[in-house]
Amino acid sequence: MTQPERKKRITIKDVAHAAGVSTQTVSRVMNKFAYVSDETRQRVEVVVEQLGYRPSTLARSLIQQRSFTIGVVTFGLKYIGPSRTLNGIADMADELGYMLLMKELVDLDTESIEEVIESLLARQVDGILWAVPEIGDNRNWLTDRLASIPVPVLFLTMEPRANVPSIATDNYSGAVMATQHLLECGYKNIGHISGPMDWWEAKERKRGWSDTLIKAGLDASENRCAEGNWSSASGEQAFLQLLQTFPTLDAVFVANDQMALSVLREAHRRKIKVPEQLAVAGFDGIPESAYFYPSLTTVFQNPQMLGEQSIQYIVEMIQARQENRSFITQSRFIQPNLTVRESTSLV
Amino acid sequence: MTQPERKKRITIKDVAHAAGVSTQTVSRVMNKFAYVSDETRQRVEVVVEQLGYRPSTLARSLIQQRSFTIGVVTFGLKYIGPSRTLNGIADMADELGYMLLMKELVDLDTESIEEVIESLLARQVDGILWAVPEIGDNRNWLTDRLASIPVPVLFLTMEPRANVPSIATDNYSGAVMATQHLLECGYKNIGHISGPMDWWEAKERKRGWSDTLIKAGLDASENRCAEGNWSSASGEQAFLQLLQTFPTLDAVFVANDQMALSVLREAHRRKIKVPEQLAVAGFDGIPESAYFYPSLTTVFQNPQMLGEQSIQYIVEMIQARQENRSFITQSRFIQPNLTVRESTSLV
DNA sequence: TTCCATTATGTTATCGATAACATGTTATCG
DNA sequence: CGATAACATGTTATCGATAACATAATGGAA
Repeated sequence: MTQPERKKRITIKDVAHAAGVSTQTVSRVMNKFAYVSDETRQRVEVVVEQLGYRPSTLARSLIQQRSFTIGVVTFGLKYIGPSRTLNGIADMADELGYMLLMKELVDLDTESIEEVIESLLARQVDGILWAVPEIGDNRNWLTDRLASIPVPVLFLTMEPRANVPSIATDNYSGAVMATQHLLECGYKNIGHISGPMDWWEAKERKRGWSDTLIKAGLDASENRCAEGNWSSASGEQAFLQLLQTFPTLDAVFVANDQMALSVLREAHRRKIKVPEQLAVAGFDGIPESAYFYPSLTTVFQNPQMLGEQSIQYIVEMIQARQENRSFITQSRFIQPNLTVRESTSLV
Repeated sequence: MTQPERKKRITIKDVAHAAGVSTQTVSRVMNKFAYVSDETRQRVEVVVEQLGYRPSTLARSLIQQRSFTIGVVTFGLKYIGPSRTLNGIADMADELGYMLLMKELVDLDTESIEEVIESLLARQVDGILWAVPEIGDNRNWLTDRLASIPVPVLFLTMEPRANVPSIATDNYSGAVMATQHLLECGYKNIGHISGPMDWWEAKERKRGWSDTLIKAGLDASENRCAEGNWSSASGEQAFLQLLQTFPTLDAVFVANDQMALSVLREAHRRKIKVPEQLAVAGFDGIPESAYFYPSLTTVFQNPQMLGEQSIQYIVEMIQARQENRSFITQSRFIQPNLTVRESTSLV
């Protein structure tokens, strides 16, 4: 049983009193300000140590109008990609001396978005990382609202827009790599299983596939593509559909590894040999993909790095604003790379 | 290019001035205090709306000594389990009106732990959720330090200790279920691939396996177990080792699904039929496990729910302390359940 | 009619720190 | 040796809100 005993917080006044100096002097010692005599400094430091004094970041944030806190708005944390990005975000934030105030979006409607933004601003965050995938028109609010947010906002995984800072994996170029690779392996009838088509990332991956085929003089018509929703279950459905609409299929570029997993399984069941009769390439490069049977060729993206770079980027923005410098708004891209494994090449 | 234009924050003073009342009255309106005349209330509300005033949670936290913020300390976010737990944490926190201040532990040494705790306390969190798996002696600090932390601390995934609130999945009983199931299917030579043995969860799962076998009068000696580190790669290694030390193996309980994945693959390669010649059961119940080939029997734990309940628990603790009630410290457990699929039963 | 509870609002203190300014003491230099 | 810069420290104002207390008007109950 825990007794509800309460110790009062040790404040700067307690220290000042115990050391026989003013609070300002204690503050100077804590912030390593130069003009403090060695003698005083030591005396104060001893008291700080004895009392176990730790300054209240909260109070400091209030007076300095700066919290060294970044608001992170996430969506779909239950998926592994976003959560690994968050990992990168957390690590880099730590390294640069920032804390993270987290909000997971439950709905994507404008009201909840407004509420989330307000609650972050009310807590004086120095910047906001919008780590929510772009789906449908869920970026419309941005046009009206962005200018009136008094701190920098950085968008992850968004279609580049003028005057809006963003950072994303280059999904298009990843898809091109994968499709190109299938072509180089000699496959000609290359289908695609896409993600949900209202997701920007899904569109980009599909565009990479179709552009590459068209450029090679091949067909990329709609019957050669089926839509999933990222889940393995939907991947299975989409694959079955594709086998119907595109029977001569000899290779398939699947928009994520989870869906590719069920393509591999269904191929097994139907005794379709991978890669001899059907090559399969995925996207994401989840660690398990190396242990699929057969191991999966996939476009490896580095969500961890995406997270790290996004913190670096927003901290640059915060510092620029702090120092009243102007700042060039960019859309940054991170290049993925292709990992070739058994599912597309005969070892 | 973004112009470094800065709008001044609208404060309670601005509202008070514009509405011709005192700040106290504005505060009363914002907090729905009763003794305000309808006329005044409306006047203030109009001004609030016009100016777009939002109270500073920061300032409020300072005076009220209460931030409605919970510190969450995580470790291993890059793994899917912890990140889904975080998802549950985030959702429930939102529902109960709390924000999350996040810190990912990089090292597990005492210094970094101390630093993390201090930085959370300096930001006036109302409670701390220690979502770090128990590994080796990384809970030793707790004995000395816990009592001196002025806010409630709840530990996730920890061996129950007297007077320390904790919440965890019941790994032991999950392991018992899986092993029991294998026994019921008629397998007699049941091996185990464990997680890293300094993890509490790994120990519990192994204990569930060995206890069940011993109770059934079967052998659970060391040569029937191999140790992995949760990764698919290590699972493969462990499986190869097990095939050597325990050649008569006809079933294996694997401590997580990722490792089970590579067991399935290696079995394919060696033309060992699953489940006819070798039954495989996993642990975790990741969504993909339903799409392994064959689909994997696994112990389903609900990390999302773990997260939700942990927030509920700590909020109870916070409220108890707030109201100066005493509170019964418990170790809570969440029961997992077995999902039977193809890898252990002939459909 | 007087008194006190209820309602309505304002004033001052406070949370824990730093900013801005003020003042006194030492060095330093021409 | 006096002016001036550098050092050392203290005092007061401030960040944006609420707590605690004070004051005044209203409206029944005694």
